[in-house]
Amino acid sequence: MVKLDIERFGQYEFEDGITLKEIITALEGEGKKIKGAVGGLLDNQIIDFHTPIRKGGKLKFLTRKDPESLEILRHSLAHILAQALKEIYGDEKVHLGIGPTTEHGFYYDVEVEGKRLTEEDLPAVEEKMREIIKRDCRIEREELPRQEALELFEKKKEIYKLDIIKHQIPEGEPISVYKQCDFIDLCRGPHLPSTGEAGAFKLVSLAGAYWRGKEGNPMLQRIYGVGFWTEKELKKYLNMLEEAKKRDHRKLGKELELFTITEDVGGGLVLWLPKGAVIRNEIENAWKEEHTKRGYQLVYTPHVGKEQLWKTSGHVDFYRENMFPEMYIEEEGYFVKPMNCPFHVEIYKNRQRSYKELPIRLAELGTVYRYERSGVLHGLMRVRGFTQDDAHIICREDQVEEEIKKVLQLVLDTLKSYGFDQFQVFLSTRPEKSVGDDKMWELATNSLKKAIESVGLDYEIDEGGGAFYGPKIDVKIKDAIGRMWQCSTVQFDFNLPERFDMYYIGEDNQRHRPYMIHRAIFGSIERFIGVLLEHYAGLLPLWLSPVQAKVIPVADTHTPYAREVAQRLKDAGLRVEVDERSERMNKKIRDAELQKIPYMLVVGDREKDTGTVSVRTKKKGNIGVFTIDEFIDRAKQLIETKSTEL
RNA sequence: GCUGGCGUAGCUCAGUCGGCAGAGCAGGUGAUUUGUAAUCACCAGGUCGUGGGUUCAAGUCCCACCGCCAGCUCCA
Repeated sequence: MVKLDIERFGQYEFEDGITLKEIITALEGEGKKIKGAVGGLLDNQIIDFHTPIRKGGKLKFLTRKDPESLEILRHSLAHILAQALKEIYGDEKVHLGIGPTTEHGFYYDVEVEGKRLTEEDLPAVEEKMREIIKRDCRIEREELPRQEALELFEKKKEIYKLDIIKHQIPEGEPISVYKQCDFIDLCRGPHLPSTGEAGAFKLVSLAGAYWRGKEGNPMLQRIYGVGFWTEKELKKYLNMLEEAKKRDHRKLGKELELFTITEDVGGGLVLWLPKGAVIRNEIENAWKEEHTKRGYQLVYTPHVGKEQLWKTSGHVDFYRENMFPEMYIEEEGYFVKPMNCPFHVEIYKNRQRSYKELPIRLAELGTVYRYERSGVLHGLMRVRGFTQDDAHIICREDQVEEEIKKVLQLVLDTLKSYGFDQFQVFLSTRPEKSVGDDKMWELATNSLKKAIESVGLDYEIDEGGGAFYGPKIDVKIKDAIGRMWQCSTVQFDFNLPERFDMYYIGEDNQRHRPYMIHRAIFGSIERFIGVLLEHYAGLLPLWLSPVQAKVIPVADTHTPYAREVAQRLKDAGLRVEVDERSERMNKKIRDAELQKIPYMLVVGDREKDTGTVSVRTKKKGNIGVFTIDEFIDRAKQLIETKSTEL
């Protein structure tokens, strides 16, 4: 018998090996209503209607509304894809590899004998898949004895499935196959009750993949698909992809001349062009100002340091594969820094510290270099040289809680000022292997928890997901098209204070080990600007816009007045350009629009005679005539408040 | 790093079966003097990613390398 604690229905006992489907029948027999279930969650594991339940636990029915149910849908879509291929190219010609789910869909690795699939083949496969869905094949699960399974797949010439059975499924473990119409596949599940319940999908791409991902093994073809319950959700996702393409920061960076990454300099190394540098400068200035206000002390540290320093910190032993290789000067080894922490520790240790001067908060926009494998580099998002908005807080035990709260408040205030107001917070706790004693971990983890609760945010706990040297909070932000980006991190470090023997002299005239907190708000300035560009689709808030206003003379004769206007605005601290080209006004407006310049100030005879400007904004079009001072006041006010309005 | 796709003018891209390297935009010059998203004409711009090979002939076919893009993997 298995004991189940069923959500909404209470405690039940069933025969060993009962399936979800039978449970539903039983419950409905008692007059209970279970609407729209497509699967279940047994102790957080997704199960389908077919799988025998052999151990008790907490059971919850999954409907299409539960995100976990997509797993079932997508798994079945992968099977439908496999079935379609078999029906098109012949049962014995198609050799199936594996067909798992992905974040938004699924894929199946296959080999079609005597045929190399191309993108052009995909529509026909999709068509066949739709037909199979329409056929509404009942999906059934069966468990086979090992020998029988081997014979079955031998007969079907499923060489890869045989490989899985022989090498991946231990003797004695049940071997399950799923059947739908004439199609039968080795699979662990979970699956839908029938193919007719499969939702909306699209095959999106084709790539090669070695069997088991190992070079030297035969190469299969991997067909990727995306899948959702409804046509609407699928469309939404595809639209999001379209939209994301349009706002791709790499494209915007090129079009707006913000930054460039060239082969000559090297992959993952960013050159900031003048306009991009303006954005970065504004962000850095605001950052410095805010940190100074909140009691941080700004420091600068070098880009390289001696080998011994990185040995003491542990980087040479634990982080070396991410570091640029060592270099030698006068027979002494040096490393380019992958992190700023050891330098900040040295700054702390510059002299003996008293308990009276804690907390010490050291902040730096420190550029670090890390070796990232070439395949992972991606515009500004993943680079080899980037600037951390780094700070280390060194404090006493009795200050920990207050400090963490302050950090989190600063994180939220800052992110909100850039227009982000939806967050996901993760608290990662102690992993198996770790340093530091229980008391420290408990105090640190609790203060992180309390801080999140004090700012009123929801959070998820990643049990055991902390670094070996301390627990942490990660904050992700949601952008305008719903994507989440990891930015901020607040991390305890019980390791470095020990390794560097950091201490302060307490009231008792004894040495004490301080707590050290490592934190960043943006994480990486480069990446954050990438996120900003995609969030705003290139139309940045006024205070960050490289060119805030373009003065557009209607004809050449108005150029002197346009220059005069520009000078007045420059004197007021605005970033202005005059379009002096001998082009038609319409062309100048178009170009300013394409450059995503927030304000276009059209000046002709009327404006010249009255000392005004005709204001056109990127968002709202022509908003009327302003005197120069009126315009300056408006712009300055919006800049001051970091407004996203124009 | 792995797999697939792609590298042609500053940018976006065309280039058929192997047969004289093209267009639009950007740039330069000149004309035009314009009222809220593209005025016209002319000019210049190329080691077709790099290196080999096949061929009478290679942007095109083959091999190797480099780079970019997508996915995977990785991300104490």
